[in-house]
Amino acid sequence: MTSSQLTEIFVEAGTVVSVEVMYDRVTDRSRGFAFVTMGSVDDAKEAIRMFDGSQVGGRIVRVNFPEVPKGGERLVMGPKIRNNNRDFVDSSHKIYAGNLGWRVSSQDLKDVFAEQPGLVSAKVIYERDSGRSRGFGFVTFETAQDVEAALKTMNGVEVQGRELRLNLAAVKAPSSPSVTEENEGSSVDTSELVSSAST
DNA sequence: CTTGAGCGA
Repeated sequence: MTSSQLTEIFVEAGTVVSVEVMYDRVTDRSRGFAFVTMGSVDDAKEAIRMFDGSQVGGRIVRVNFPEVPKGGERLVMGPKIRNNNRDFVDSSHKIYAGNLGWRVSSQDLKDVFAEQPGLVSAKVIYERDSGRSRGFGFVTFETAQDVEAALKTMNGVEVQGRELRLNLAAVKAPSSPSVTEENEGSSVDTSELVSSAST
């Protein structure tokens, strides 16, 4: 898989600034992944939506925002994590939603319950360090009746190919006085993402 | 560590 081949593919998602296929220093063989810099964060997101999990050259490829080494340059990771619990309102009327696809975001989860009366907010739980989804989340409602109703009508509903496993969530007391850090403002106009393919 | 029951700083 050459960089020009990758470029041809990724332009479908938007502006491609650069493509760097990573090669082994000594063997000169492809390491099976590349860095694609898109013209905007939205283009990068679109590329991820379009190509992550898709077949490229007969192989399933992974496309995502790059894992950032130590503590530096984590601005490009912004869109991947965080901003999930930004508008999450906790409540004692909660549903535990399990069996979520790895790519289901908090927003996706919220969208699924959008038609349910009394919906407050939804939140997918992510690994603290890796930023990967843990495959479950919580959906809060205004009243216990809303919870019951949503649980009945939405349980087992397919979301991105997997059946929702709904349950009443364990009561996690709204202990933390709301001082959620506002770590926003990382405005980059270019965003990188990784593509794993093979030769 | 690319996974599949589970209950989140």
